[in-house]
Formats: sequence, C-alpha cells, structure tokens
Amino acid sequence: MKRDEEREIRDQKGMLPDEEAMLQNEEGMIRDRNGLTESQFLAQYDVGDYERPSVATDMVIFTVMDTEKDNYRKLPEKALRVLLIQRGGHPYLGKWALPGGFVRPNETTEQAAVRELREETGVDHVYLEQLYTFSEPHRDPRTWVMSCSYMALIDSSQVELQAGDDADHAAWFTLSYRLIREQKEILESGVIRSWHYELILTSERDTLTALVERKMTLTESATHTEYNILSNNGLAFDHAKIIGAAMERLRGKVEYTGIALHLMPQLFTLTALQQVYEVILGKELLKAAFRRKVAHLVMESDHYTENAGHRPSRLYRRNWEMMT
Amino acid sequence: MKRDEEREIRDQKGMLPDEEAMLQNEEGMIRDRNGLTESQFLAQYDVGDYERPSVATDMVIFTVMDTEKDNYRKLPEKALRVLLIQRGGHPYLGKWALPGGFVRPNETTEQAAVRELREETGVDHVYLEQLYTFSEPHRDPRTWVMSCSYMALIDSSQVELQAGDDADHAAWFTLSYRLIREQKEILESGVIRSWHYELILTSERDTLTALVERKMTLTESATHTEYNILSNNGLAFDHAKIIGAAMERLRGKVEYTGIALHLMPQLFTLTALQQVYEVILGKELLKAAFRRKVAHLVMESDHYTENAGHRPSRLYRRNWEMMT
DNA sequence: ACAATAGTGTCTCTGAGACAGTATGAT
DNA sequence: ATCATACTGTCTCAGAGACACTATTGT
Repeated sequence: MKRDEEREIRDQKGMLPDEEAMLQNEEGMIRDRNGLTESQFLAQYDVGDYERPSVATDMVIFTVMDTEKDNYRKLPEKALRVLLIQRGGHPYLGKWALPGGFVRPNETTEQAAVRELREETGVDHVYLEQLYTFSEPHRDPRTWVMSCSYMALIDSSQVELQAGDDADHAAWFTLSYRLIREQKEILESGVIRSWHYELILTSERDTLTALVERKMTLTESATHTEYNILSNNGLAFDHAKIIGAAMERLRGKVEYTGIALHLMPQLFTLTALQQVYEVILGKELLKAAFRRKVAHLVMESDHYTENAGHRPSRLYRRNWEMMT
Repeated sequence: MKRDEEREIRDQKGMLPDEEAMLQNEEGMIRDRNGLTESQFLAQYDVGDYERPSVATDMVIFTVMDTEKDNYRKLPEKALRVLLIQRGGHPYLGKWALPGGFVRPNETTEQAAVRELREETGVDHVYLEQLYTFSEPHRDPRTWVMSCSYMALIDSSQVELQAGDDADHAAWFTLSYRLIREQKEILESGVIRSWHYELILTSERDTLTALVERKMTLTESATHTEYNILSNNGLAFDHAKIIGAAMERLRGKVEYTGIALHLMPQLFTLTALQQVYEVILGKELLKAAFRRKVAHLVMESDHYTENAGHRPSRLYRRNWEMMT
C-alpha cells in the first residue's frame, strides 16, 4: 500500500523526464521511461489500494420568508432561513444537519449538490455557489469524510410551493448570526485577531445555538485563518462552521454584487429588497441611499402592490444584464 | 457495494427519528432504531467498499520578481511568477503542472498543501488560501481524482534564498492573464455572459499558452457559472483553469484587502508595492491616489534605498494590525 | 546640469450617509 | 383625517481620479 502511494505521488509531482525516454514520435505518442505511450500507460494503470476519503457535499440552502404581521397595515418583517434535517441515525442521532450526501462516481460535487437539492426541496434551477472544502480528518466520527460545501439561494415563492410536501424530518430554521466579540491580541511576533459569532437557529419546535470563532494569526511572513466551534447545541458534525462560512460569503457578496436578487420572486418591491439586504447584513440601511445603489440591478414594471393599507408600491423585476 | 452506499446516504441525510428508539438515558447514550448507543454504533461501523475518489491538492504559488533593468538609473520592472513542475511520467508526460500531491489520511487538505509547498520550495510560513475544489470525474485520465486547490503567496526575498537548490524539473514562469474578449448574448429566456482570458506563461526555456473561458448563464431563477479550457498548449490536466481561478481571486482581493503585502519583503518602497499592485491588476495606477489608499496598510521605517541613481526612497514595512 | 524617481497639494467628480419633505391608498 | 408606507430632493462628507508641482539623489 505504501508502495502504491509513493508511486502515485511521484507521478503527480512529475520527475525530470529522461531525455532519451521522451522520443516524441507523433502527437500523443511520447514514451515514458518504461517505453510506454500514454494510452499504454493508462491501460496498465492500477488504481492502487491506499486509503481514500469519502467526499460529501453539504448545502446551506437559504431563503427569505415573511414573518406574520402584527398589524393589518404594517409590513411583515423578513427572516433569513436555512433548511436543516434531523438525523435519524448515529452519529449525532437526533441532532440537526445540513442536507447533503456522498458524491458518486461520474458526477461532480456540484452535480451531487444539485441532486441533493432537488431530492430535498424539489427545487431545480437555483443559484448555487461552492463555498469551501472541509477536510479535518475526524470531522465525521465514522470514517474519513471530506465535505465540499455549497450555498444555494432560493426565491421565497418557489419555497412556498413545495413546503410541507417533504417529510417532517426537514425543517426551515430562522437564522441569526451575530458578531458578539472582536479581539486583537498583539504578541511580540505578530497579531492574533479573533471574532466570535453567535449562531442561533429557531424553528417552530427547536432552538439550536452555536458559538463559532474565526481566528486569524498574522506574523512576519506567516498568515493563517481558522474556524473553531466553541460551543454547539443541537447541530451535527461541524455544520456550525459551514453555516458560518456561508453567512460570511453571503454578507460579503451582498455588498458588492446583486446576489440578493436570487432570493427575490419575479416581482418585488424595493422595500422588500431592502429588507432582504437588511436581514442578511444584520443592520438597517437608509432608504434613499439604498434605492440609488440598487437602481441599476432592477427594472421597473407597471405593476403595483394592492390592498396594503397604505400607498401602493411599484413592483420591480431583476435586471440580469447588470449583474456581474 | 450498492447496499453500503445506500446505507451511508441514509445515515448522512438522517431519517425521522423513531420516537421510542430515542430513549435518552444519559448524555451520549441515545439509542438508534437498532438499540445501539453512539459508541456501540461506531464500534460496529463498517466503512464499506463503494467507490471513493482520490483527493489531491494543487497549489498556485505566486511570487513577484524583478526583471533586469534596461538602464542603470531606471527602476526594474516587476513580474508575477508561478512555480510549475515538468511531469516526468504519464499522463501529460513532459507537460508542466502545478505542484501538488495526494492528501494523506490524518491530514487536512491544507496540511497537504503546506507539506507540498515545503517539499517543493523549502518555504514554510506563507500566506495560504483555499481556492476551489475541482471535481470533474475525468479531469485526471488515470482515475477519479478531485483537486482541492490552494493559492500561496511568497515574498520575493524568501524565493531568492532557495532558488536553484531544487531540481531542474521545477521552474518559475512569468504569468500574463489578460481579458481578450467579453461577450453578452441575450436569449429570450435569459443572458449568457462570457469572458475569454489568455494565459501566457514564460520561463527561460518554455512558453505555455492557454485560453480559458468563464461563462455565466443567467436565466429566470437559474444561475450557473462554469470555466472551460478552450485551448491549451503545454499545461497538464485542468491546471489552466486553476491558474485562472487563482488569478481572479488574487485580483479580486488586491482591490479591497492588503493581500499583496504578502508578496513584499520586510522592507519595501511604496513604488515597489505599487508595481506589485499594477502587475497583479494588469493596469497602471495613479501614484498619489495609490499612496493614500495603502497608507494605513504600511508603517514608515527610518531606512531609505541607496545608490539608486536618483532620489532615495523611504522604506516601509507591513502594518499587520490594519489588515483584515 | 540632467535624468529619473520620490513625494505632495489640490481640484473635481462620484457615491454614500443623513435627513427632511412630499405623495398616496385603505380605513 | 389619519396611519403607514412610498418615494424624492438636497446637503454634506469621504474617497478616487487627474494632474501639476516640488524635492532629492548619482552621474
């Protein structure tokens, strides 16, 4: 086994090609030091039996939903939600996990994510973005499993359609991700910065909490960033980290791209869009400035909201041409 | 084999926990539907023999080097360089590949990258960032290999030290990555945008070229981005894509972080820093505006350049505290 | 003196922040 | 008329772009 692994690694790195071995007869007919052409080499190639990891995809599926309105004429508030699935087997039995599954041969991690998304939500064409690959050897207590994580954004109207048709083991959780501590420690050799985020997930029946740390070590010529789960109540595996990574990606991109439009239905008001921005960023924005900023991302429609208990609002649609 | 895979996937997704099976005696003593506690489950857990991919890391190691100066008093220009390794075995015998290797059990992909970096360059503490995981099933003709790619930034003075101590099969290539076509195609159902980048890598002996396309499909509720290699002359595997992804990450981050400082030695002039920005972004910047912009990322030192054939320049050092 | 780079001052333009003011439909 | 939201106008401030100007060395 060790022998195979070594050979693999040598092949991958590549050694100095032996000049006489590199007789290039025709295109694709170069021979290696054993006198084999590429097709001959591949025909005799043995995969070897050294250890390989399992690779899974885990998905953070975001959507935005209205909360109930207090007052017949007040606008409903928006909440950011993620889909979680309660585990029915060990490990982490009874805990909540991100939807995901193993990548199969002859598919990409992205195809696995699309497949999983369809199985779990019935939704098909959505915004999907690869986040990060988590590879701590013991992140899954069963065996060596890496997770290539994805973020999906679903427009809220699509969600209404399929809500409830899936089993009870899946539930939408309202998400709050808040910076609760920021620290800067100055050593003689460098700086350590850390941020603590409190993650709270609430469904109708459960509340899950976790504390995630982002830690950055900056020294002369070395720089390292790591995520740690400081406490975790109800989430399976390292999924608190993955949700944290997704929130940071989402927040980062909201500011300088039109990514939030993927969370909107076909027609929406600018106030609704602003609420989505606010719920993602976790802060209030000024109306006038917001409208100027998103003006080029949307197109006016001729439709208006009705029966709102106050002045009707113009409805807009996404302007894809302006999205990068 | 199929049976094992199914079980795996069921475990990962989690099924609705059977209420009576969830007798929670003590913390960690929950029993599953077979009456097993978590530790009992893990003790009897069988990994199964369904197919798993190999996982490798590939690294884009960037550094900046001076080119020769034309004139005794002119400043040398900077060039962005990446390290490539000539393959000594099939597949892609004789082609140039990114340094990389397989991830071993009990290490993370990042640790594999660090190990590989040290083996290949002797450098140890550097800026390292995960880029993207490439998983097209046939990206490696031998077998199913995913690549978790990383970008490393090495300060040019560290590189001078070890240059040449490694074998001839490794070489630094000057990199040029240029947008040569931008296209917007409007369909009735959406928009397809594409960007063609020309990648040129030159070493003292070789010139490699590739044409990489970034293609974004935006339709009502669906959004998809993909990279394609349109032509490729001299690079192994899908490494042209990986280099493209690295360049885009680097360019993106240069604009709003201090990432470029990782490419600088301990003491440097602001003009040198500006040249690094320019060579990464591929465009000229205005001096006054640039100096205002980076002012908070650097600290003055009391040292100056000497024997320059013109007015000496103040040397600065990195101000880590201001880097996010 | 001259070549070449180092470094500064300042005008303009743009875009975000702030806030006040006007508009409009449902009850 | 009132409530609640829709929408606009405009002042200010900060930062980027543009460009001109002064400063300082080695040869």
